[in-house]
Amino acid sequence: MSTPDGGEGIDRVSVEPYYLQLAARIREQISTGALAMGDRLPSEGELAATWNLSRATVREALRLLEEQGWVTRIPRRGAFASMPQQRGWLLQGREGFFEDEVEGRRRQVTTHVLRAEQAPLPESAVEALQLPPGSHGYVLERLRELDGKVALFSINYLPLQIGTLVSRSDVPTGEGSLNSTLRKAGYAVASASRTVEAVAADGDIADLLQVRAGTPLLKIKSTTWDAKLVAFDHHEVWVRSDVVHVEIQVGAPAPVPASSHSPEIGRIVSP
Amino acid sequence: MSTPDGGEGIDRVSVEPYYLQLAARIREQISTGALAMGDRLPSEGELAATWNLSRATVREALRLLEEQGWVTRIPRRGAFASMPQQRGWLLQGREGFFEDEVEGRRRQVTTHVLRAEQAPLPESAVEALQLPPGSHGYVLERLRELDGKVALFSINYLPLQIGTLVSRSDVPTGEGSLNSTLRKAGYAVASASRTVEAVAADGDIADLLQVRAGTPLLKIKSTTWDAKLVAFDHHEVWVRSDVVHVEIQVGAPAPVPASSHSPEIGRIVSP
DNA sequence: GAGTGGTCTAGACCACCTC
DNA sequence: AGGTGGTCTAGACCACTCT
Repeated sequence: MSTPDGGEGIDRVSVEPYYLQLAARIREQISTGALAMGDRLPSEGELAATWNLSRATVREALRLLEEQGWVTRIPRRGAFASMPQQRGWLLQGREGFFEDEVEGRRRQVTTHVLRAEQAPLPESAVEALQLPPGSHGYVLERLRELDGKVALFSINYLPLQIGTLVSRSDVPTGEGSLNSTLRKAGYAVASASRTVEAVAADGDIADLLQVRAGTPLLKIKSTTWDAKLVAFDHHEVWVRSDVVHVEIQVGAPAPVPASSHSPEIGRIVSP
Repeated sequence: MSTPDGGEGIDRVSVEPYYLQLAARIREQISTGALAMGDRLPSEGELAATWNLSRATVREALRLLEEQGWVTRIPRRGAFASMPQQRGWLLQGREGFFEDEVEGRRRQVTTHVLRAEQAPLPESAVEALQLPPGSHGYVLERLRELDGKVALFSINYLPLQIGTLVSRSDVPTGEGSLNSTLRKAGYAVASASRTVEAVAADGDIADLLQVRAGTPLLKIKSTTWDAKLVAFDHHEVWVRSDVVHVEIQVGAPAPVPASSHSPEIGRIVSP
């Protein structure tokens, strides 16, 4: 049958839900430019007719695309193609951000591992990881530099069995990425919750980050869950926001007018 | 008819959509403790039967509650009452501070409008909004309280034409939500970019926020684009993170199964 | 095996926006 | 005035989870 992209229609025997198939088609049209940025998509009714789906299914697809930032929906006006997804994307970042930092831009991340051992977990970590009180776990303390400047100090608390995995990797040497190590072991970030506070650097942290005590720092606490909703990482990070720019994206990656100023915008911070 | 909360059923003549009514009922049951944290809600089918609604409508309500953090939905297992009180301002949400805190949770946001007028824009705003140098715009300065505690100070810079719209709304009185006013006017948030820093409160801001000079504050800068990638808002916010919990969610809303003794869900871990 | 949510259909009515 | 999305109904089938 004839379809807007000249391809086949919805694959009726595939296990892939129709709404996902439709979303993929639309995504494709946006990323290839067939639908230019800002273009209005066909109405829900038209889409339903074109692809031979019910409107509810079309709406499910649009809802997904909106959530992923491919499309903006305005009540009673329609859905509009948004920014084509760029390479960096997912600033909500399921990926390790320092990996991104290193691979994407030419920036150098140096890691000093200050501690990497099995130990009793603090109460906050036990609670976040939903372990029995008094549980032991694996504790990883790292000081990290960005382009030679001290950038942040982090403490990860991991469940024992995961810690064991990590201890046998190249993470403790400071060379490996915790995030990618975990991912390879099957612990993909399904969801995470992070809180951000502004705190004054206390003595120890101030020393580590080479700032005067009392200097404002960003403190980020994060808990990460896998697809089964099992928490597998809890960490706290103290960030010098004068060194690392922390950014949050809503919707599709924002347009960056290639204008002159502030060259570096680091993304965010992660394990 | 008899309902779980002993009240009336869905008001069939109200303009309020059924799914919003249902969501309000469930929210109420959670906040009053009728549904304790971690309790499983009735199944979609049961809810539909109980309230005499179709399942699609029930799902719409559950979707909303999940989005607002009142409920965690787990595929094929059900919806569970969550603990929204502990959640904070979702920095990557499309909702504004006011909507986010007020709708849903029972929190009181008070707004003092300190300034609302047409004025020349600072260079940073002109650049962010991509206006000609020296442009005028609409400047909105607000001090906001959360449950009676001074929470944040914000300055919005809006293009003139949008400012005119806003000036005629109830935003300058401190009663309206800027975010929803803009949305109703067709300026939906397609994408936004926000940076977060930790800064020391300087004299003026410290006074406004009732903290000592030098106190660490979160400073958030944000630019918002519509579907056509035209920037329509630029603002800066100084936040007392001891008053407002600032949170970032990655992926689906995070789970919050109750206490540690919960019937361990799939604590199985992949190899 | 029973229960649950995921997915899907084929309608419908209405308020609101655009033309 | 006509088009659009918001809302709603009353079904259906299926894969997965729980017990």
